[in-house]
Amino acid sequence: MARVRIGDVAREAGVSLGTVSNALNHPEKVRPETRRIIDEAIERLGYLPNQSARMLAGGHSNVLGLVLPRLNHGSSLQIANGALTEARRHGYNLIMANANDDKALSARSARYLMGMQVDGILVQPVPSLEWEPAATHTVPVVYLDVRSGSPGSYVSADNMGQGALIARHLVTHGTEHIAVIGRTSSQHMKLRLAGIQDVLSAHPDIELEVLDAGEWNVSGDGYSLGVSLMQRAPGERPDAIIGLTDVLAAGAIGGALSTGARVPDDLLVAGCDGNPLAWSTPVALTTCSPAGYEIGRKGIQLLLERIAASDAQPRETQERREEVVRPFLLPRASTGAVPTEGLTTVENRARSIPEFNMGAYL
Amino acid sequence: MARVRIGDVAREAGVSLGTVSNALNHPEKVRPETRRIIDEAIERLGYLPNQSARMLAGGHSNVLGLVLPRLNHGSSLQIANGALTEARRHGYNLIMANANDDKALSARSARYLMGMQVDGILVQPVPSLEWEPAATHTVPVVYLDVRSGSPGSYVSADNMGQGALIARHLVTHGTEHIAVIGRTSSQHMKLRLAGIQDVLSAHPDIELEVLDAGEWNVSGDGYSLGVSLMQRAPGERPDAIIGLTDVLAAGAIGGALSTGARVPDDLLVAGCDGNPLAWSTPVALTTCSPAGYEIGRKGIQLLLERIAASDAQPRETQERREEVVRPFLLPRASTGAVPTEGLTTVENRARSIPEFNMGAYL
DNA sequence: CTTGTGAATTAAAACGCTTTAACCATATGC
DNA sequence: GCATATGGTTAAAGCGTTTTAATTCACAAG
Repeated sequence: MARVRIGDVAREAGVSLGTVSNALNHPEKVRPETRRIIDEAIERLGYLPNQSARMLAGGHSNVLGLVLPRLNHGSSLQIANGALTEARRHGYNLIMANANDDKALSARSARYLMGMQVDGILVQPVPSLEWEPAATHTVPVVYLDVRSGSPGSYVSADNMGQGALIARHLVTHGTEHIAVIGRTSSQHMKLRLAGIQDVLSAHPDIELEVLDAGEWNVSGDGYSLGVSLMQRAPGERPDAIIGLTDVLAAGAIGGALSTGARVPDDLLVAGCDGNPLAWSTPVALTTCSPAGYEIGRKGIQLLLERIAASDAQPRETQERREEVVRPFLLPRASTGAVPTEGLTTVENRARSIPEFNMGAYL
Repeated sequence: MARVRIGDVAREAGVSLGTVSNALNHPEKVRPETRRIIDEAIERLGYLPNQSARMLAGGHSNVLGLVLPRLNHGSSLQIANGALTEARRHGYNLIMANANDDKALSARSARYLMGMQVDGILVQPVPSLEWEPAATHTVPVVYLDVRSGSPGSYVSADNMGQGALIARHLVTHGTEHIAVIGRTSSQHMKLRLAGIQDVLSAHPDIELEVLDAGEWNVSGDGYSLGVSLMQRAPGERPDAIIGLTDVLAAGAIGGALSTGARVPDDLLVAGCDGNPLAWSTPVALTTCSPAGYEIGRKGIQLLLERIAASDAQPRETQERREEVVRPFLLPRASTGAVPTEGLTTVENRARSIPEFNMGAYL
């Protein structure tokens, strides 16, 4: 089946090849009448433009690349969704590459995308301590969800801010003893904890203890910790638990409930970074706005700005930009926020988060 | 910054352009000595091949496309990982497009990828009743995770088999009253249920009831159902719950425990399609092997076969192939399977599922 | 000293499109 | 009416590769 080329369309429509190309790329340059004839010819022949040829000839692709470290890393999913939505809004296609937690593969993917003539690249780096030597980029690159120190422009969540937000929220609820649970070896978590500590340093009367939750951050660990914390002697028992991760917090709620403790009456529980996976807790979980979606959105915006700017001036002279996504609190039942009556819990939760659809799980 | 072209490399290495191309694509055709010189020149100049030009000239790309309906649809994540891994194993790159549950976008993405000269496409269709009119494909296409009736070759899970497997497992444990919970409006779920009913039709003495879990399949719904089922009068109470989804089953465990029921002593609980997200239940959940990863793997294999075959004979004459991924049981504590002693629960679970790493959640 | 052979290299022809500049009507201004 | 715009259209020149056919070269055989 010989593939239909632009020349075939031109012949079918009785115009020249260039006119067809114009109809496709600069519709305003061709008379509506002619355009109609061409459209019909395209339809009749089932013409499919060869993107490779377009990119080669045009020097640009209208495609943006997104390199993720792994599909199931915390925010990657939400980043992907935010980026996709925003890219489409601007008429760009988005193609994704998954580095499978392999640093070399991540770099190779980015290089490959550049070779593919994408107009710009978003990279969520593989978690690691050192940055790879800043490769020479032939297209604008923006890094996502990184701690500061990236070699280029980046968009990042305000992890410290998240911690502080939650801590302040609990403080206003009169807590006297907070237990923080989470894998504190991770950078993100360290920052969240720092935010908490920062706020509590102004409240020396409030007791703060930190429990490491093991390597996996699965809710089973949260569950165990919830149980053991609630089984302590009354005086030793915390009256609030912060999960550095929503999944841990969700587990902790389950664990606490199983000991007969009541949430939020006996125990306040809050999470971080509003993971839609954790919505389905017995008691709706107070948390912070999930940053992923917004990081993806802002990443695309920043990238597009840089692409536009590159056309004007050489990329080298552009300043490095840093964007931080500000968190906001999502107070829910687990810290005694008043549930909206007349709504199911799911509906209730849905109202709190714009990108609710992120959470529907099969 | 003018981009380095293959001609620049040739000049730097003191050979002709064609030789550089050969060194890149048919290394065996160029003397090792020359190859070394060329490699050095490439290194020195930081040459990055223009993939668009390669695809255009070569007519193929060494890239496979994957179109997903949505990143967070049940098995999509695992499909993506399975496909990626298998594609890399065969030296292919994989680029993904996300259709965001939009049928038109899904079709457009597939067309776009074809225009991009990918060598083949894997499509997990947007859930919907009718198939889009079979578009003319310029490259081999394989559909994934579909109910039968697809217009082309496909790889699918054996949802009925999963249901049957779980049902048989419970039957051998002497259950007398099974409650099935899940959103039975979904095709996948219908099939799983059918498998269960099929097995139980041979056991008229076992009571079977089906409870619809609402639209969202979140574990909160499982929790509520778990509570209400266990709060029934002793005679009315089921002694086993099957969640058509692992997440529901996980919720049900929590709900049941909260009423004081013991799992698995008073109640057996099992899920379906081993969702790693549900690993973190208080009691390890019995379930079936997750099909997603395997579907992705087999999909790539089938696709590669078809690509190889297309080179030999025209695609039209090829037969339509159907592959089904067979499920196997993952018996764990929630149905009284003996836990492996000396291992943490996480380790224990890890051993049961090859693609364990799928489940590590930040 | 031819001639033949095979390996290594090169020159040149696609690949399918975008874009530039030239072209041609037809409408506009004086 | 003649020059001047103006909107549409076209011919032709790339874009950076791969690939095919031609060329060169070294060496062995006759």
